[in-house]
Amino acid sequence: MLHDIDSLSAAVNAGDGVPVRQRSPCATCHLRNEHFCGALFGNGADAAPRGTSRLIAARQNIYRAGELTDGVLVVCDGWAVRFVQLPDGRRQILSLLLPGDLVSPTAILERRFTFSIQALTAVRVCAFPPAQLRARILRDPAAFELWLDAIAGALRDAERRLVDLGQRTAQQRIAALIVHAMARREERGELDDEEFAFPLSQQQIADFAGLTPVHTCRVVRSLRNDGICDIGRGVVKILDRAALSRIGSLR
Amino acid sequence: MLHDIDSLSAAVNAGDGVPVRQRSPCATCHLRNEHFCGALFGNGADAAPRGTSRLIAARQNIYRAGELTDGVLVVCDGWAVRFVQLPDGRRQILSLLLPGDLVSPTAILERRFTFSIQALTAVRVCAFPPAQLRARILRDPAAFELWLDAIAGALRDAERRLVDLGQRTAQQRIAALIVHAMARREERGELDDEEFAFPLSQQQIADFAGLTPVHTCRVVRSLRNDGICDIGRGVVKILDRAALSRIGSLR
DNA sequence: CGGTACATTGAGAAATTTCAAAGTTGGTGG
DNA sequence: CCACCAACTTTGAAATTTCTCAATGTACCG
Repeated sequence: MLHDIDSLSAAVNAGDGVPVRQRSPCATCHLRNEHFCGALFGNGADAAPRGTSRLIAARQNIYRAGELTDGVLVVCDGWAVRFVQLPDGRRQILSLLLPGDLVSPTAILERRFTFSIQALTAVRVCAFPPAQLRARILRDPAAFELWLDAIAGALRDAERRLVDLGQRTAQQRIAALIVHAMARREERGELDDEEFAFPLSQQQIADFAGLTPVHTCRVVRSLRNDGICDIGRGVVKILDRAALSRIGSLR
Repeated sequence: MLHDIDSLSAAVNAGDGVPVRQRSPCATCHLRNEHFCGALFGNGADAAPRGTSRLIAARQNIYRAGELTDGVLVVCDGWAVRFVQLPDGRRQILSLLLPGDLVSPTAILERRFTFSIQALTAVRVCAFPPAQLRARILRDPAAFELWLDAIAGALRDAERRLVDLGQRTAQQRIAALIVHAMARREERGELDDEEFAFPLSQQQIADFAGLTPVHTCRVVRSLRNDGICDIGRGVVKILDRAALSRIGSLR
């Protein structure tokens, strides 16, 4: 995955910061048989919705709160975050978006959101026309089921996070973030290594966990000093998997 | 609404703590023309799902995490909370449930949840068979739309709460709870009084806002001393509406 | 009348934030 | 290859918020 991101970076840089648009590259997409891209959008079905893909450089906004979306977005490659920006400039990250993630399952209902989306690495996203998707969901019970699952999953996830923020300490919340990234990584069958890419800055970890970057720094250091995990330089090394999941796993 | 709850209490007490079951009282339900109960379940449609209603006394559990639900639940009368219980006994309240609220729009998918539900006052809930609802949603695009709206609303709400817990102070979160209760009250067209029923104990306010009951007590007192609002004895008096909504309103 | 749950208070400890400054890192252009 | 810049990380010290523990006060119910 790391080299995927690297080659994406090159592509984006060649485009010189301007989003590069491309007509439905789904035919060759490595995700086409997984997640939504396989089950919902494609695989030779007669009227499979067709998407338009965009490349976004790291740190660029993929979507700004309040604007009109260009469709139902799926992250094809790279990492992004979905966040709310408060009037005083602070941010709360609502969720991490990894390859294969549907950005918002409510996008077939609304085309404006109160959250924004920012690329952490170079990112490729694919946009599908809401109307087509909606039609497909109404026509095809399997697609309907899949969509319900997606929404239910998003809701479960948001409520898990809510408990996390309401009841758990800074250390537990940061550990939970690492555990979550680890779990996502495993479920996509990537090499279960002791070290993997984790492109969040401390500021971003802070925004995720509802903390100050300074305090985040201290907690990250304590996790390192206690031999639990070493977060930094775009990667995380798992030092004590048992201790980490004891601290971080929700419930 | 207060006297509604009082008469409900009497009914529940007559039943002596044992949940009282009743076959589909929707025909005479005062909610039948509003919310889900009107648009989704009823109003003379040929195959409108039929519910079974239950009465629950204050402080009793309506549903316990992990058990099988007896259907898709709607709160008909009274106040309840949906909460997660942690292994160490602490609780996080996920949402307030008021009359007309669908308990969980994902209930047509799953029959077990990780949250529990407790009655704050005497409560009447109505349970509808998931399969019938699901069929209706697939058959009737208006019902489908309505259901999507419900889920999207739940998701928006959860994410608003997430930002609240992640970014705001104890005072702001408690004020937000009052503002929310006030808004719900207004949207159901109840008398826009300076004082209204608010049957949460300080412990429950604490569980909602992710705080300690002791700290909650101090914040509640400060809100009273600062002439903003007076929470207690099952009611809240709004003392300075402008200040309250300045402190409490999200974003 | 007693009991149970709920609310309040005080004092001290712990967690987290704030402010401010200094150290690191990686990328860019000369 | 070096210098520089910008973003990110680390550190210290003090303030603030929130929690913990423990005791006391209060209201309602049977």
